[in-house]
Amino acid sequence: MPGADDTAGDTVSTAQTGEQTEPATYDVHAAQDKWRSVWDALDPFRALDDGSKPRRYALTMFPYPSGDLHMGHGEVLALHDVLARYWRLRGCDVLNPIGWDSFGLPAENAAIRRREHPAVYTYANIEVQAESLRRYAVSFDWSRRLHTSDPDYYRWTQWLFLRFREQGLAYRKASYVNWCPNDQTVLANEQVVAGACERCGAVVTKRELTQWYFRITAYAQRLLDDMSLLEGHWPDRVLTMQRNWIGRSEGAFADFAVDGADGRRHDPLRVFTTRPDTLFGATFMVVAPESPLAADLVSDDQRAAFEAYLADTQRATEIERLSTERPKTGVFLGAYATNPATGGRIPIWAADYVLADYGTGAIMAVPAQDQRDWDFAVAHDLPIVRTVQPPSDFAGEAYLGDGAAINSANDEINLDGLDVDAAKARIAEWLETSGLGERTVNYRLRDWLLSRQRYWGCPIPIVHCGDCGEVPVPDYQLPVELPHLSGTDLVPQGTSPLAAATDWVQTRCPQCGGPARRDTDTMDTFVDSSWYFLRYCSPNYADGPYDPEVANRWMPAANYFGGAEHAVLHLLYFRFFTKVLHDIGMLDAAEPTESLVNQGQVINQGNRMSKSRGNGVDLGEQIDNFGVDAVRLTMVFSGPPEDDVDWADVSPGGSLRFLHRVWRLAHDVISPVGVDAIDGHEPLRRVTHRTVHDVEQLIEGRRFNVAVARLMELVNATRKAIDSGPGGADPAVREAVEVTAQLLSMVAPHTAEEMWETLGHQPTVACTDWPTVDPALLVEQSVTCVVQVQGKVRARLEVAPDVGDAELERLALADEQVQRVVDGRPVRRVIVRAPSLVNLVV
RNA sequence: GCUCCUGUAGCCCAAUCGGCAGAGGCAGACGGCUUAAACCCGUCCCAGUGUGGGUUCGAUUCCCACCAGGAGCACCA
Repeated sequence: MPGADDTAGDTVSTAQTGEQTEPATYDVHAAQDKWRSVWDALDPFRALDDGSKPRRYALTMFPYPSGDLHMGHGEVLALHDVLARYWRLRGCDVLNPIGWDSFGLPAENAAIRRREHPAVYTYANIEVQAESLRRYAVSFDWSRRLHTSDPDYYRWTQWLFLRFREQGLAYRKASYVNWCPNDQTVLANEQVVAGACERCGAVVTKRELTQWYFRITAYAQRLLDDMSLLEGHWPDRVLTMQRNWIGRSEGAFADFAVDGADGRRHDPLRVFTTRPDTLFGATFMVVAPESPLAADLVSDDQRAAFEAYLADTQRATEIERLSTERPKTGVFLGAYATNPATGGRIPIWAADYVLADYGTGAIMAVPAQDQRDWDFAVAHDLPIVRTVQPPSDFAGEAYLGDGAAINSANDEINLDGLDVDAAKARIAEWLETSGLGERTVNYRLRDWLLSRQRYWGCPIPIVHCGDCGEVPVPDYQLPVELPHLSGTDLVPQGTSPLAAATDWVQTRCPQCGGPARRDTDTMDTFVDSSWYFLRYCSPNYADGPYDPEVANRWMPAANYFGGAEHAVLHLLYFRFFTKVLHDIGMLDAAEPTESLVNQGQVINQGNRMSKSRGNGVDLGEQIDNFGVDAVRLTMVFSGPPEDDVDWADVSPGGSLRFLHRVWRLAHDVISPVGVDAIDGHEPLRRVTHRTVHDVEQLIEGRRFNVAVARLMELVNATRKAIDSGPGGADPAVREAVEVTAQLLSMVAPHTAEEMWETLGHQPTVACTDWPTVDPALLVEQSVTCVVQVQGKVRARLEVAPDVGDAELERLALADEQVQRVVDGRPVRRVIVRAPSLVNLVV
């Protein structure tokens, strides 16, 4: 492990100073054990929810139970706990819950390997992580602990699914879906990254399956609009990613009459376009090969060619299909449409550069104004007609810019000469009045595919009956519990392992009582994590997923800590759930969290930690070596929360030395408890009060690293006061050290408790009140004014903070050094920024 | 290819509104403490802010271009 060798000298000393009268060293590990049991006994972190204090909900993304906690957990938990503890010191009733996202594939795969039930691995890991979390001293309210794989929890996931279904927000449809051949299950669009499975990296293929979806598209506009509530409180990066993902685009539908060459009648072919102004330039049409439109339109003599092309398309991987370098392939369908603007007869092709599930699955191809269509036209020798005049020096192919419309007139409408925006408006109006189309808004966002063909997830509470069809399991029968399957029962077969549990699958139809089959898919685990923050509010509530009255007292969460990798996954889904629950009257909040912080990653030597690089750092080992407080301090102090921490660049050994230094301050205080600081050494008091004031501002701004630096300054000033100032008996020293213990408790809780006790107080420092700042001590008595000549500093003046501009100018001009530099030249201009600066221009 | 973010001391990072470039830490040097070493204490060293322009009395901060690193998007009609 890099870093351990050169810092071995800093490792924690064990208690070996028995014969000494005074403890010379601070035994970090003994302090950890001691305070853990005190906190367990006092239970100071339980949310009261009694209205005695203002409520604050501190939320952090709950862990998935894979092995023990790692360095990444160490970072996010340290940061998150600073806020939770800060709010507690500020007098808030803090809800700081913990739970586990405990359904999911890794446990299932482990169960297959180990020939056991996934619950064994899952709950064993949870215990390991719970123990580590307690050791790490995160100020969680353990009484609210939950696991999404508990029947008591997933009962309500099922209940919510049924409410969504009642609202028309959960439905089943057949479609071409993303299939991960490795995990043997379908995936939502959000879980496919660059054509590969977001979880395992396998190249995703397409399958036609009937699956359950959540109608998140119905909330596309709301998800966009409500970003105004998050602006400035959520990272721009996340909002940008969500905006891109939702992909709103404004345009129009246009209907093209289809000319049934083979004598069949066809409905008009409807297309979505963002450039209705280019309608006159539409020289052919393209439909997605997988779209039912293609199979419907194809003529008998082209059918064989089309089917061969469709088969080719489906062989191609997502990655190949997404490549823009790929030549534009396609096949003529033997059908023609009529361009509604020109009346021209244009051919209809099928080509895989058109997507079946975006827009209508068909486009009007305008090669002159769209490069993709241009490429296709060139490849297949189709006509190109410019309808926007490119600039005279335009050297490209398709012209996408603004310009005057040309070749765009018929008996009813004339766009020629209009710029793009004006032409769009004019033609949209014409389409609408002539019944050929309408203005519309289209989104890139697709519905959320939630079925999964795996075992260790929440069963979908639906029964399929031969007579009644899809029947919801009645609420009183929930939960639909998982059948007990383990080991080889779980080997993926392409269908859910639940299908093989015949006793479980066979059931009675809740409606007609006849024989029926249970739905054998489980839900995407992102469903489980879309509402866990609400269950925390009333974890034992038995009449619903949560008590709305209680949830409304806490929600929205004041802050959410978690990784940016969930920008268009969890963070989109849980906004969606929140909005649906809001709409059905179960929640007042429109957004789940007021603010969001994406912590950086913990890396090592410039790289992500990985087994293959051999640069892994183990959180447990770091804690063994340096102690919990030093590791937490290192995480918090390393830099801004959103920046990566390179473990090779930081110094847990240095953090531990700092903690020793702070700890000794408490032993050097020799004034009695309760002594009035008012008569104490004023310069130190000024530092103390300034520090409290600044730390408050800094924590509010999530600038934890700078807050720690301020605290270090206070510690340095206090040391100096003890050793070479007024000495340890001065009341100001006690004040400074008490404040230090309080502020330190946010980051290094054990050390802070040790100090608090040494200072003669009862535990726990975590529950004390934020120190009151005396504003008089913040006012500077004098400030240094810089006098510049030509922008260069030439003199410094000690002046009163409230000095006037005129007075300051007079003082500056009178300064001997300034006069020497000015050297009799006329002063052309004087800029005065009282009280800190005067600049003379000569 | 397009968009956004970030470049400050050997290293990690600070620097309200444009106003003295350094708060804090790491590493390093020297001194004190020590039988000695470590711990500890003290003192010191170290950059003109990626590069080039512009605006300004004054630029790390604002604007433009470029370089480097990171992130996001990339057949969505």
